[in-house]
Amino acid sequence: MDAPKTESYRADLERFRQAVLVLVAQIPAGLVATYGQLALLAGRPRAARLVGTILRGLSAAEAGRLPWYRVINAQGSISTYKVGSGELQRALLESEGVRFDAEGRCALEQLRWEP
DNA sequence: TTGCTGACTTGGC
DNA sequence: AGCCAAGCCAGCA
Repeated sequence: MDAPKTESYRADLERFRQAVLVLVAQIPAGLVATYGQLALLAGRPRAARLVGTILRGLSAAEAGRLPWYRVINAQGSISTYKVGSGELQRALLESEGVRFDAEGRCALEQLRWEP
């Protein structure tokens, strides 16, 4: 077949990115969502990693106006320690009332945002 | 182009 | 609980 990186391919990817950002913007303070959940809501059930990639690439302006820190992994813990913002993310969530146990996990069952 | 990496998830030991 | 392997889909060297 033809090369994969076509115009429609990139346009599709951009739409997905925008959809994810819109969803993140809708997460209420004090609640959280998982990467896989956002991927599903944005129309790509298997694109959890892509959601992480998108959030990692947020511009400073976007990071400043979006509650990116309300997005965590399916285990209820923070996945950003590898990139250095883990402490910040946890502090921001705790300031909204999200509590973490000794293993660094929160009560995902109770705190999960459901649109 | 190929191959490896990753802000993921799930399932098996 | 913790670790490992697979599946996954883009980005990047």
